[in-house]
Amino acid sequence: MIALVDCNNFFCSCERVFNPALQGKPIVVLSNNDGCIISRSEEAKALGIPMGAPLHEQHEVIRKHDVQVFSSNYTLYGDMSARVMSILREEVPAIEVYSIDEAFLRLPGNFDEEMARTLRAKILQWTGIPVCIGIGSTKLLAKLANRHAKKNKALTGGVFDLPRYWDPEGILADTPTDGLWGVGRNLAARLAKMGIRTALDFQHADPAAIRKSMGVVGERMFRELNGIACLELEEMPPDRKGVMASRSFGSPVEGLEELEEALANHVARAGEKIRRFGLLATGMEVFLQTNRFRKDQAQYSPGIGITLDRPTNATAELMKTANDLLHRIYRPGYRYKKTGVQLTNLVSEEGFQPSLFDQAKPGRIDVDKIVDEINRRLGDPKNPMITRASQGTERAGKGNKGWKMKSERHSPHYTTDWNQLPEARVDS
DNA sequence: TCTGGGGTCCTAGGACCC
DNA sequence: TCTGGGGTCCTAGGACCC
Repeated sequence: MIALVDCNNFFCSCERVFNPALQGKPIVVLSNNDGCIISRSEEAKALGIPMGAPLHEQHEVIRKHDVQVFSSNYTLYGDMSARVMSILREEVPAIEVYSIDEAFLRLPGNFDEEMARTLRAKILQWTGIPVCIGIGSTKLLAKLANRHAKKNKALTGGVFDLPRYWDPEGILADTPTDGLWGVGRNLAARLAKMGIRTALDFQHADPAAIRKSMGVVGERMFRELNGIACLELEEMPPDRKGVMASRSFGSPVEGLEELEEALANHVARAGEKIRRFGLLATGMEVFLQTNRFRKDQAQYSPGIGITLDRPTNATAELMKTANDLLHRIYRPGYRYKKTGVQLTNLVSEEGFQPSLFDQAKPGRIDVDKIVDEINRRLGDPKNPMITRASQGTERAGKGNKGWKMKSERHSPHYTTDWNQLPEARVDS
């Protein structure tokens, strides 16, 4: 069994922990730049303030009902999140931190609804954050159970155990397809065309038809919905693939210099981030965007991506490249609303040993150096275990631009990463 | 006039290889 | 007018999530 623990109105709840006077009052938290409402307390939801609403559209309601408005404070939220997660970690054998306010738990066999309620109370008592817990046999069903727990909080008390409920099909029938994890507006529309409107319809649909119209994603959901687990619990967060930094301008920008300045800022932030993770970027993308909401104005949203000359996380180097890219896509005469940079194809800094492939002639690696290293590792230089090796030729396939780590995988016997030299192979 | 900022995965199609 | 059959890799774009 899997449980999904989800913090209620997380950002608002965090603000309340540090200001209890806000209890029972309508509050909202804003996106970066204070543009949109991204978290609402129950009271704010009751006032009809929609998720993601532009702040300027809600001024009326906010004034009228004295809604308290907060800029977001991610440092605070990150800290509160860590507290919640550490409690969860001590309660169950395995947890996957899915987002800042959600975690999947692998439940021990004896875990029942009562224990879930106890856990919920504990989190509330220790952190001040209310959560909902949904239990299901797969991640998708746990999500669905959680949704039900949250939607019917008065009835469920914030905990819902789908498999042990007397009428699970009734719950599925009450869940529209776009309430399913992974089904958004577009897929819901596609499903509706096939006559599939609820989770129950989906569960009983023809898998071949699902596969045809929604690909493997749809088929996975179909199986998960039928209790066949396709989505593993990911205890270790996978390596980050890219890091982006972007911002909207308060008012549109036309000049190159202002864009350069903004971009330099973004590059600095992105660079900082990858250094913190111990990563190097091997690629970069820079983009510009005009105001997409202004249909009356000329639109131009260019982007350009390149492979870097060498992996780096040095700000100066990144900035030079970013600036170069900016100049390539910049056109005067537009009112730019947003710009950003993405550092792509990140590789680990630690153990990143470019020397062999980079120093050696293209298509060739330095076997002597490998032999030396092996003998050094084996510990007796006077009596080397290995004196020679047959020359290995790296297949210099297309796309091998010197630094692309991928192509090295073709030749595992001659890996350049000492830590990955297989010991058994050394002996032979 | 204002209307976020991050991410991931999948697919189709083109370039290129043998 | 006909003009193969396999692959791989990369990119753009779409869809989704929080």
